[in-house]
Amino acid sequence: MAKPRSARSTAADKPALTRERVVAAALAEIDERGADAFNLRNLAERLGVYPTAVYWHVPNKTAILAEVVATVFRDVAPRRRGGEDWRDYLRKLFQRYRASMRRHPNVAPLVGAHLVGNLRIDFDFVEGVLGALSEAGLTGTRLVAGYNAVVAALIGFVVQEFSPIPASDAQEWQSAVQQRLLAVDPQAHPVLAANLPLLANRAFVLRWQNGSEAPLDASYRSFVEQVIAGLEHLREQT
Amino acid sequence: MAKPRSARSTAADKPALTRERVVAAALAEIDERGADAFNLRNLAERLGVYPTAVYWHVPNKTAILAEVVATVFRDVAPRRRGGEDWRDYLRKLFQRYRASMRRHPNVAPLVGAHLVGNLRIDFDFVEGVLGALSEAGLTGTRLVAGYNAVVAALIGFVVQEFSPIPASDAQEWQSAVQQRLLAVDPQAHPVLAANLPLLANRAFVLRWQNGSEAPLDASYRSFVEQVIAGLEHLREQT
DNA sequence: ACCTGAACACCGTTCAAGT
DNA sequence: ACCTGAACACCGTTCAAGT
Repeated sequence: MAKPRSARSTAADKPALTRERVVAAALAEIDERGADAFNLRNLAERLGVYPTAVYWHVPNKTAILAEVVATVFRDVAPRRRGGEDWRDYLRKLFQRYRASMRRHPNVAPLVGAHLVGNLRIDFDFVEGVLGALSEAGLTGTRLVAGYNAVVAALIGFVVQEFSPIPASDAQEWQSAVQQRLLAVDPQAHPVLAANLPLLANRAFVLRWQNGSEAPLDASYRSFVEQVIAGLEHLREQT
Repeated sequence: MAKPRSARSTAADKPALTRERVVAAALAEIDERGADAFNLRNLAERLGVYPTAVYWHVPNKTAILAEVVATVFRDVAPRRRGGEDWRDYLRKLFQRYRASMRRHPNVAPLVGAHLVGNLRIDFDFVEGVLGALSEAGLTGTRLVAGYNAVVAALIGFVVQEFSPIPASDAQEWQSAVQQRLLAVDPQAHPVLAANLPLLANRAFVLRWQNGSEAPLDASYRSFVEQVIAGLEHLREQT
């Protein structure tokens, strides 16, 4: 019987350890335990292997995390379809980005924390955004400004929305936030006080659950339209 | 001679350890070494004290980091001045937020990473934003949507801009990014290729320095105006 | 009340040894 | 080439002891 070249594994064995399996297992660990609790010993246990075996396939922990983020956002950028309106393209991109994050909310803090690993020089992503903005008529420094605004907006909202609550004293913290909200002084903070029921758990800083439990769907839809309106403004500038 | 109540310290002593001194020293450590490298032993050394002494004043490391972030953004929210246009208020807020982050760029990953600690239920901040949007004519769900958009935009851009490059292989990574940019295929990524000089090191994902070394001033100014235009759009909706 | 000092559990990583 | 196994340095935190 011919064996696959690089596999010593028999049918009964687990598949050989590969970089891809390491990253997949790391993502599973993070999904289950959160990014803070992620460590190499648990990862190795999941893979049925000694902790140090991982180092044959990957240089260090940071590299694993970078790969995990890259995996989650692989193929977020839709193909540019000929004749598609740039607004529709951006709407699609924003929805897909959020959908990806939603599937793996525990990855959010990793995205927020570092410059790299965010969208690791994914030229297809970059070209997708630039192509849309270019079709919108932006050139030169306005193209750059539009691009930076789109990336900041794309990442900023969703990272905030899905970043996890502090796992330790979750219970305690939830009621602490609620307590504070009920104690708002209408004299000092009138608009807040007047809109409390609308804002409670539906607005940044004023919520006690993250996007997995209390998604900000309506706000996000509005946000995307605001971003587009902002770009329209940019392109109508003299 | 009457001594201050809680101080056993004589003139020659260091001032007694307090929660405030712990937090101030922690911020100094983070400014110098970065958030990743921050640890309690270095912190204690800076304070001239045993590592475990810190635990008398603060429950754990996470609490210290939360206080550090709160300190950096203390008083970001300007006072609402009577008769001030809501647009000017928001412009001021955005500028002040970025200025605060710029003074302590190493704090950026801490802000990005967690839901809490961001703006720890600072009602003055919340009321400032809500007041401005309310003056812009937003009410109900549109007020909520506008508020969430402002917070996401405010934090999103600046965290991205100032989040640090991976400290380990900085040198190597810089030239790796530059290499990749020079190898852009104009066939596959035409808009990127055509605008490379404008984008290189001046746009997210396409830069090799962070905001401390290569600030995105022009893009940020444009971004703020785009956010305001987005809010105008929101308020003119039916 | 506040700090010292020892100690513990945990974790990322290195390296020699096996097959 | 790929994994085992021992080992090390580092770090957050607990707790008993001092003053």
